[in-house]
Amino acid sequence: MKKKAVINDSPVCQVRMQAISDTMSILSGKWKFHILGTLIEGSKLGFMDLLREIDGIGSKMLSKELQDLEMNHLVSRTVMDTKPITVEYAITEYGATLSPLINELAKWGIEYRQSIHGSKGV
Amino acid sequence: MKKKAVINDSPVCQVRMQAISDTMSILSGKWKFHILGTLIEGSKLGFMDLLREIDGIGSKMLSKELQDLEMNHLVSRTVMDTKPITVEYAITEYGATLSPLINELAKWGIEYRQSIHGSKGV
DNA sequence: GAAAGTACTTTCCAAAAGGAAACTACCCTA
DNA sequence: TAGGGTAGTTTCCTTTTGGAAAGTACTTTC
Repeated sequence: MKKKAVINDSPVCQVRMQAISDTMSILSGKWKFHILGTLIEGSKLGFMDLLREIDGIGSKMLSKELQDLEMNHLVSRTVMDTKPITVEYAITEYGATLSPLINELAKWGIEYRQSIHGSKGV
Repeated sequence: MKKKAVINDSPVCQVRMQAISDTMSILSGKWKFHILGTLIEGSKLGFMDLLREIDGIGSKMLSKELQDLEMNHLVSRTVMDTKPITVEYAITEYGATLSPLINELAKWGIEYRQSIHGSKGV
C-alpha cells in the first residue's frame, strides 16, 4: 500500500513555511510586538519611557529584547550627548515594514474579542 | 518636574495592545502556525498525515496543539466511523480568517531573507 | 497470532524563558 | 553629600516549553 502523497510539498510551500518560521523566530518572546507597537506609535523613546509605557515589563527583559531588535535592524539605539546621558530608541525604516503585520495581528485580536462576546459559541 | 506624558495611552492604543496580546496568546508556541498553515493548504488531514507533513513535530506536541486550536474553534476534529477509526482535522471557517495574518507573516519572512542576501548590511 | 496501522497519552527530563530584586555607574540638584 | 534620575547588568529562582521514548487501545491484514 503506497503512502499517499498528502499535500503540496512543492518548493513554494516549503519556502512559505520556512518564511513563517523565520519571522516568528525574529519576533519571538512575550514582548517584541509590544515594544515594536509602542515605538511605531510614539517614535523616539528613552529606556525609562519604554519601561513606563509597556505595562508589566522589567528592565532585564526590556534591555534584552531591545538588543535583539537592534541586532535585527528593527529598532535603532542612539546615545545622545545630553548631560545625564540619554538614549533614544526608535523604529527603523526597516522595522516599519512590520506595520502591516502588526495591524493584522491587532485587527484579528479585536475581531476575536467581538466574536467571543457577540456569539452563542461561534 | 512633571513627568512627560509620553505617548498615546488613549483607549484605542490600549485596546490595540491588548488585541495583539490576545492574538499572540492564542497562537503561541512553536507549532501553531505550522499546523494552521498546513491545514489551510491541504484541508482534511489525519493525525498521522500531520505528523508526517510537519517536519520535526512529535505526537505529544501535535496532540496538544491541536487541542488548543480546537478549543479556540480554529480547527475542527471529526471522528470518522471508518474501520480503523480515523480522525479528520480541518481548518474551520473561523480559522480561515487567519489567512491574511499568515500571509503577512510569510510575506515578511520572504522579504527578510531577500534583504539579508541582497544588501550590504541593511 | 504477530505485525502494522490508526490515534493518541503518559512519563521523564532538559532547556529556554521570564521575573524580582539588587547592584553598577554616572550625573545633576538641593 | 544625600537623593533622585539616567541606563542598564547581574544573580537567583520559578515557570513554561518542548522533545524522546514508551505505553495504551483497538483493528485489519498477513
